[in-house]
Amino acid sequence: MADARYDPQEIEPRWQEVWARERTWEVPNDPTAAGDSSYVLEMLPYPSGEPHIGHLKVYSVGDAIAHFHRRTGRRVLHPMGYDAFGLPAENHAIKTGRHPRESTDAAIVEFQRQFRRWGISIDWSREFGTHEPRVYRWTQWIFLELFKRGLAYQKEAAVNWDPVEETVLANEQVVDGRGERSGALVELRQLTQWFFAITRYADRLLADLDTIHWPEHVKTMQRNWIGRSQGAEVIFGCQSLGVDYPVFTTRPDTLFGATFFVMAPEHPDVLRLAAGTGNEGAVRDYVNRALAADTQERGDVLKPKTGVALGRTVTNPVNGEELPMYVADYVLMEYGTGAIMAVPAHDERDFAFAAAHGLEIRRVVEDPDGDGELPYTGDGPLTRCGPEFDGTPNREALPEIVAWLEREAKGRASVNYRLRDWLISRQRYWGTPIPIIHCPRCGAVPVPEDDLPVLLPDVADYKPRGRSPLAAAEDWVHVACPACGGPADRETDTMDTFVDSSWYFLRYCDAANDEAAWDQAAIDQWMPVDQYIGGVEHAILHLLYARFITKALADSGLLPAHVQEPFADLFTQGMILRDGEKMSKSRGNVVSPQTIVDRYGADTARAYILFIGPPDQDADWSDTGVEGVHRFLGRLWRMASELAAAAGGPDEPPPADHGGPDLELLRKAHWAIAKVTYDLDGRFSFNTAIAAVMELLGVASRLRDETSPGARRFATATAASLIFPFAPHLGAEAYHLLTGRRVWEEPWPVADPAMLERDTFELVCQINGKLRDRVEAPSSAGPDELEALCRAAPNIQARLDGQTLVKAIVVPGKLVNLVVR
RNA sequence: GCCCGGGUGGCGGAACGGCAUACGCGGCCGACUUAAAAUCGGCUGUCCGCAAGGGCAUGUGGGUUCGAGUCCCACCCCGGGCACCA
Repeated sequence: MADARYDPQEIEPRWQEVWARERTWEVPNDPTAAGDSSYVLEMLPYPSGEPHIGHLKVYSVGDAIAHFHRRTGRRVLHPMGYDAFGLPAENHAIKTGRHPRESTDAAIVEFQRQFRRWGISIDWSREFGTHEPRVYRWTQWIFLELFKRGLAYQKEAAVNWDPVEETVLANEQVVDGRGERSGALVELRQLTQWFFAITRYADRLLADLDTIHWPEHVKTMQRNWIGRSQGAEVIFGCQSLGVDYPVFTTRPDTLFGATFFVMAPEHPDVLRLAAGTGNEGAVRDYVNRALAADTQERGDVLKPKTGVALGRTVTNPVNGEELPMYVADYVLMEYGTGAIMAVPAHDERDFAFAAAHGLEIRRVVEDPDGDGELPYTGDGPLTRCGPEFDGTPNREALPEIVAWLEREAKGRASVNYRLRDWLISRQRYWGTPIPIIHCPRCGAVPVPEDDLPVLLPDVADYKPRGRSPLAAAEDWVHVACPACGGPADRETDTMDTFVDSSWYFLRYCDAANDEAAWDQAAIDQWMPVDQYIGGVEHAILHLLYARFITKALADSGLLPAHVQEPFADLFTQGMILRDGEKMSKSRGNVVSPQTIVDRYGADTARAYILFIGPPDQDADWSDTGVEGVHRFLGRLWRMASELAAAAGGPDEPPPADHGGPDLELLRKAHWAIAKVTYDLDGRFSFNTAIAAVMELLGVASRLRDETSPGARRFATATAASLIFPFAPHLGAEAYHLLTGRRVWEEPWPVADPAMLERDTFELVCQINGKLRDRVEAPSSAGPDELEALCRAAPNIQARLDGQTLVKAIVVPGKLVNLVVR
């Protein structure tokens, strides 16, 4: 055995085979089962090519948690599936002509193979891909449920068109005016599209953030995205045309400071207002230029404030003043009413516009301790607002002004959101067909539930040409209207793939159900997800949509009432970098999990990725760092196999003589148990947990020749048991070698408090807060005794000569600090 | 501009207001070996000193405290998010 080597390529398949044969990680739905249940879920992978290092990280984190939950007595649901619809497979199909189903299914096979090879403890009985008809049937069913309640609706609107992907995109998928995937500048197009009415849930999506345990920065991003603003809608009448224009403002307290009025170039009334005023030509030119500019250029905050006068006025309802009207591109049609009252003294944008166009700037809020500089956006007493309000602090006056507007029917309290309804139609092939039939007589008619799924037809040409490729499948498109039986056409758009991933976690609870999307009892047993794990890049898109769909389904009575949120706890992992940069093929710095697993085994790959640093932070991959973890696992294996081969069977009792090195080693083992348990219990501190097991093994190795085999056996088996969540094959192997038992069937070890206490400790002796000496002190010693021990310490004594002791700070069990002068 | 993170050895990182630098990497020295690999052991913040020992170090500057990487104030740098949202 002396030359035996740690051979993960032999060990790992052996245990994987046991887990597969015995279906170890399958967990049936059993409402009568004793004990707590736990639903541990990592964000489902998009199957393309093969898994990358980020997948290895997310499943290493999730699996460690799943194992820890199991061994601390919980029944754990830990399933796997694939977000199988989407653009990359389809773009690949356009290039090669190969059906997206083929490349997707091939990728899924590769993902399955690698996940098994990594030894992730997955309940494979619940596996599915969102592209399977048995699954997307229910995606369509959910669409129809939303349609019934008016939450799925069609409307014509200015939408984001990605000219490269040739499809519309949701607001959330446009970043800095560019398509999230393609990077192409998006264009605004006026189109009729399907939307989900997520804005109706804006308030609850905001409020319920307080009920979930998510990282604060993710909650903040969602709050910002929803962008709730409280204020008032105020009506400004244009008397010359006899039209009222409401505006939204968060500062009705500044109404008396309004000196002009601005409309967005897209506002439908702009040309009508300018007509016949002499400004018509200038307005027309301005509007045309504004509409032609791309969204990025238009959105530049630093761009000078441009605009032209409309040649008309509106009346300020609070004081009857006539305010000149302008059109300017800093006002957005899509927020509020597309028109604003401008208060240049107290708004930076209005100030910039007024300065550029020579307009009046009228201060109405005083700056209590300022230098009188404008614009001033802070609070203070009102001025120039008439006797009723002058001198009143603006925040107090605000509700009074709103109340006055309501009494006069010139306005009302109002709330606005940044959030827009979720545009879910895509003019693309590889997605869930929208189950609607358009009938010239009956309008948009839902496909009857019994006719679901609406199967995705095969087409010859996947390329979108400004319309969905499905439109070419004419046999499929032309159907009889379910309502009147007359000739009708199917909806040819497919759904955004984020719809699929907004409910997949519900399906895992009852994945084999062919009668319904799920049985409520199954949902009741598992939901909400106790621990969700994934990348922070989904902080808005997926995580907001999933919350919305969950709430919408709960409101329809399709989920138990207590399921208001999908993910009770969220952990966002950082990225794995190489040389400080993202891994990418173009940079040529990609580390493939396959290569690492081939060379070192899955346990090394998994343990290293958790050891590299705090998992919520980005971490730089290091080739030599992997070697270090591999060496450590090899040491653990070697110690276990040497002890197993040596005299003394697995049932040898723990050493009776708890003294000397044996005691030291046993104490270290219990310390490690306490440390790893603390680190895993909701803290995700995997790096320090693994370091603790390394320390335990280091002590066992250092005391190799002085300790009894029983003590070493206990220490090594403990190390195996503690490392199991991070390196399951080796943990199982080493534990089995030493005890003949299966570590995953063992309860998580519990530290013996008596073993964590010591008779003596090292007393830190300080003078004026500086460490000067250390002495051994009895744990039972009182403050006086500790102070005396400290003063007697050699390095302390020498320094006390000629000094006056002012006072002594004694922290029992830790230190004594002598304050001297 | 606003809102979050984060700045600690040569590197990744550790540290309930109480021994800064755990653990790992790298480096140096040694053991084993004919040799190498593998493995094992020791040293490794920095400066002064033969040594004992001491000075200085957690982005910068202040403060609170017996004691600050940790708390407070101001600032600098890096990363991320939001950004003409009225």
